Amino acid sequence: MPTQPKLEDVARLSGVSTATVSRVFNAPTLVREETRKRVEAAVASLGYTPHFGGRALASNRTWTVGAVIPTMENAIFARGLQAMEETLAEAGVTLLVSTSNYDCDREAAQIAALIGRGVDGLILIGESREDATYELLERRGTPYVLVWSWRADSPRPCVGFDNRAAAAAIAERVVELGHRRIAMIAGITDHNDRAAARVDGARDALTAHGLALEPPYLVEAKYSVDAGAKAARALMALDPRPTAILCGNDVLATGALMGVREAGLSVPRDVSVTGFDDIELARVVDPPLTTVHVPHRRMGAQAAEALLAQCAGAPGPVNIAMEADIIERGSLAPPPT
Amino acid sequence: MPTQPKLEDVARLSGVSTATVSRVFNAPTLVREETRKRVEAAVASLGYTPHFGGRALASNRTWTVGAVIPTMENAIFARGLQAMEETLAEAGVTLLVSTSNYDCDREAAQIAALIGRGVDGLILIGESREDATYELLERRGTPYVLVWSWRADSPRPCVGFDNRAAAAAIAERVVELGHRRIAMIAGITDHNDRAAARVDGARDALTAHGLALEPPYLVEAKYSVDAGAKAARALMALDPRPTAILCGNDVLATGALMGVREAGLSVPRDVSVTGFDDIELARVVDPPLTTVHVPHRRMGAQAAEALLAQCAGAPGPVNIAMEADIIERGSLAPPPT
DNA sequence: GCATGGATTGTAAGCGCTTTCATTCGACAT
DNA sequence: ATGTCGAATGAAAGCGCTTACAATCCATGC
Repeated sequence: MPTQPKLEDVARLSGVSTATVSRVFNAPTLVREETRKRVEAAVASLGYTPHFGGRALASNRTWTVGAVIPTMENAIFARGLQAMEETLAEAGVTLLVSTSNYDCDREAAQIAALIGRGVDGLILIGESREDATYELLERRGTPYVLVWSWRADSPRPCVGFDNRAAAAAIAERVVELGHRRIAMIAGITDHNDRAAARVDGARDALTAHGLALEPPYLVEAKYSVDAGAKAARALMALDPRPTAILCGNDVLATGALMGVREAGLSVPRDVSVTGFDDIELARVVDPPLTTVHVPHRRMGAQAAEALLAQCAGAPGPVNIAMEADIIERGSLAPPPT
Repeated sequence: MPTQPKLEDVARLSGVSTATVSRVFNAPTLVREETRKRVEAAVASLGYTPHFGGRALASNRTWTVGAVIPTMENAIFARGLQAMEETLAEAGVTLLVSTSNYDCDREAAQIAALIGRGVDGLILIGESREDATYELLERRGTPYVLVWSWRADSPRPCVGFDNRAAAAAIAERVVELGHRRIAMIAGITDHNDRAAARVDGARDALTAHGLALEPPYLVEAKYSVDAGAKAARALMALDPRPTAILCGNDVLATGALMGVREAGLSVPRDVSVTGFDDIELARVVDPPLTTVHVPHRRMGAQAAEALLAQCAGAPGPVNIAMEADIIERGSLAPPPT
């Protein structure tokens, strides 16, 4: 097995020093064109690729950023991650992916592991996590960006949207159509600021109209179609029955659609259902979901760009808000008369 | 900013040499228990973590494996990737993710980049790619595993299932129900052995019954609901109209469902539709899809394990077949009489 | 003709960790 | 006591690359 060529081999073949070869890679403008050409030819003929470890050791950079997301099986994260990966790849940076499965301790462990691997920066989902974790980040001076959550006054770098306001907006729309008995199937809010903000937002809107949002009309369900269906069946058994169900995300809303149907009722004639996220599923189910469109891809790309800027030492805080608009489709209509 | 402690600091604090500290991490059995305890205490009190680059340089291992998939936005890859990540994480290995967007050249570039980063192993999707790429892999001695594709006589390590046989099985089932005019909306087969094998399998089954599968009854469509719908509309305009549409995957099948409906026809009364993959979507659309269940998670986990074994120097070829069974749901029925 | 200064290039000192080889330490047999 | 041998440890040589600093080259200006 022919051993890999090293920088030194390239240097010898092209008749320059290792320093020059290194510069061809890292600061080409410092090298005279003719010399550069010669080095590049040697690189090509040897099939040389820089050794990652040596590079990382000497430069103390890894050209790697880490992302810790709850799970890739959730389409919104998959999509965002995809956009991040593309953006980072353009800058020659690769993505190290870890998943926490919505478990705080596991997230903390993953973050520590990624830092240990010397990632140049970190992308994290949402802002609710232990202070100790943030301290670790600060102590090591590792740049990071929080995605999906956003608050105007967030003390941390974030790229996201106002979950609370968006949830309030869609709830407002439901009230506007004349609904008065409104239920909500929320995602699990524990340790999940996005899910919690969506509940708060919905409650904001209802309260403003003198309506309440409390159990049993407010239930939490795990992120799955079946959990959504089960929750909807329970809501349909309530007396009085709600005429609209706000859902914390499109997956739950899809389940709600099925649950309502199983209860022998029709959407939107008897009961309206709304989603959140606008994943592909929302367009495809019957009736298609009225939901909140979240620009997952753009958000991921922006977050990656912001992180890259931070790594490059860009000054100033990052606080980028994306908008999230309501998409009206067939699952929302006025209540039955 | 306090600089990170290094091996030497730990050594000094615990009164041993750097070699011993290193051994505590890499070969603890060589160190006397008492010494080990002392070193571990020093590590803890200093909050030491090994420097990744130094380690990679000296040991020539990175504890990292790479995966190049077409896109994370395809649920089947997201799911498989998730399983891989979990399996690798258990072994202390992290996953470097790249996407090719179904582009061969880009895939080759990503593979080269990952190898350059010194990944210990590589997970690749399918088997159709340039010989040069395989040569690169062999030359560098980088272990790899191909996933999603499988052939009994594959000369390369693979973990997958027999796409051709599975496609033949579901087509056979369609014929068995009495269909004679059978169309197929396939995925793009160029550079995609899975999509091509599914077409071949379907044709195998039809041919065995004296039926043909050719344009315009055989069309290819990009991986999207809309493309599936468009293809289905075109199929519905054909004379004679097919009574069944085999689809290369569930996303296309979902589109087909919409396309058929838009043509004013009903599934499965007028036209039957079958999918492939059994992603969540398949259960959720109306009618739910009869499809081929592929164990994406198990497959991903198996692939990761196989790769880990290869990296650890396990001998012998890898050739693991998963089964893929037909799941009967409402979208397939006998043809109209 | 010679000092000046920017543009290029070379020299060599690490970056933090692993690992080979040699050394030291003990326990045990002689 | 002395010699032997395995276990435990230390010394030091890199691993491949970056980069501060020094050296060299060459066009300019006086």
